[in-house]
Amino acid sequence: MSSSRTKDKNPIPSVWAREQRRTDQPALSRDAIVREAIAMLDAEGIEALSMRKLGARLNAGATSLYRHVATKDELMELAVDEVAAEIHVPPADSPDWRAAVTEAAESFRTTALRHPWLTLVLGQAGLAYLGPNYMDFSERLAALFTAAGFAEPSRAIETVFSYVMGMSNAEAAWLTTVARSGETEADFIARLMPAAQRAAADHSHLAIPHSEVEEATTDPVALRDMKFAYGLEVVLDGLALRLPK
Amino acid sequence: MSSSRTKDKNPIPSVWAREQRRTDQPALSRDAIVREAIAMLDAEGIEALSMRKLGARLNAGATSLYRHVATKDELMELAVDEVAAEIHVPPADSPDWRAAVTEAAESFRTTALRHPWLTLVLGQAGLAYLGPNYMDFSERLAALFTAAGFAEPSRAIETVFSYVMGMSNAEAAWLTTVARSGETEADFIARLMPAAQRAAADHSHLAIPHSEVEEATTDPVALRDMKFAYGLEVVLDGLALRLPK
DNA sequence: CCGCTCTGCGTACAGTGTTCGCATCGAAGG
DNA sequence: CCTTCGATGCGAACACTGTACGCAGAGCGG
Repeated sequence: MSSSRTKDKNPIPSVWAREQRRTDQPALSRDAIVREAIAMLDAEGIEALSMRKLGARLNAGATSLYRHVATKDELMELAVDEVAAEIHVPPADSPDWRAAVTEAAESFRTTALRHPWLTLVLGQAGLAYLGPNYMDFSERLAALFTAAGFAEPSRAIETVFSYVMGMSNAEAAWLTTVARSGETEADFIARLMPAAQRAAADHSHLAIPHSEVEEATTDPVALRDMKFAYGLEVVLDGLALRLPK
Repeated sequence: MSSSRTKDKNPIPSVWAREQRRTDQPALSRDAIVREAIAMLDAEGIEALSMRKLGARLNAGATSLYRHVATKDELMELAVDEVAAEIHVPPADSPDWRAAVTEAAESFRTTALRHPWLTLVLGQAGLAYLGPNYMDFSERLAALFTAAGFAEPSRAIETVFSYVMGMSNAEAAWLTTVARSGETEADFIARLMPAAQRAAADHSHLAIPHSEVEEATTDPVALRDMKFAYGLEVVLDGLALRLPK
């Protein structure tokens, strides 16, 4: 690729031989770093991101990044908050609260699957220090659930989004292993099916119904969508019982 | 500390100076390695576990471990499966299915909080290759839900345990950051409360009710227990609606 | 023109997972 | 009893990682 600004090993160091600062290449900045980090995380996975590789992608040295970001962990927190902006929560005055919550839940799932490292970082960070976008997200959810009439909106939110996070986390992990295999999801499933059947043979209650096998190998995406929707409906039904009527 | 078998730097290497193999110290074995790894993970957290430190704990060199374990990832999978044996699932013929499922869910949560790295590894591994204990756990759950009368037990299980995993994951992350602070959970909360209040000032719907502040600073464990139980009841209510009566 | 702050980066350090080849062992076979 | 052999432990080494430090230059206010 193109060389960094001054890395050419010129035998005679000279002012004249020095490269000009390439201003067309945008300057190193916190935002640019975070954006590129997200791109790398999405493309190559969480354990492929290193400060050196990230620096190289930005035509910069690894240690230059530390002028804009205190530590790699901080960079991850910034990436999480940046991505949190993608989650869409309908306004609080939506006529149908169930539809609105469903929309928010599906939006969360979509972003979590688009950035499969999201739930991992959220699990590690401990959510002690939350960024502005994440706070906005929480605030909108609180408004939505309050408007829906819940006496203790935080309880309801925790319930729904524990389910959503648990499901998204499992799906993201699954999609990551599928991606690592280099196969289509359907092919991957088809290849693993014999082993799964053999394993299930010793555990009578784990038999997989034929209909599910069929759908898993033809349209696995639709199957996952449906599973997620099913569980979400269950949770919302349980919550609806607690709504004062 | 005590020296490893042959590490004494004897200037004159001699057969006679060689230490005897200490047979009272149990030999290096796969099980011993996994056990010690779990102890380390529990005590010092997931990022504190390195092959070298683990070897040192076992009075062995780091590379000796590779005779019994192919890779660090495999070691983690073994640790996960070992820990999965601690989860208790009531027998399928339990009279009250809700009580039985509640017991299983609470048992999962307890082990996930006893080993706060569990959910992290589960999220990374992708659950492609499951160990025997984890299979047993799944099998028992399937039996329980089938006996309860669910037409599609796997759907119901996925719903409940997505919630349980999401909640446990968040709690484990929280407890990890609390532990890192070196304070009591109550002290930690009390110290962070002003900042939280200030942050909530800009987000009107995020206000924390006084009763909750009070309980969080006096008995945070009970508060977490109750939150978990609340969400679980919600999910079970939603599932009960789908049970043929 | 001086000085000062800001930014980039080369070097270096401590630590990581893992490979390789050598030393040593207990047991099996002649 | 001596020899051979497979299993086991391990020191050295390799390719990485995150990050601290100090120097070099750029741009700017005085």
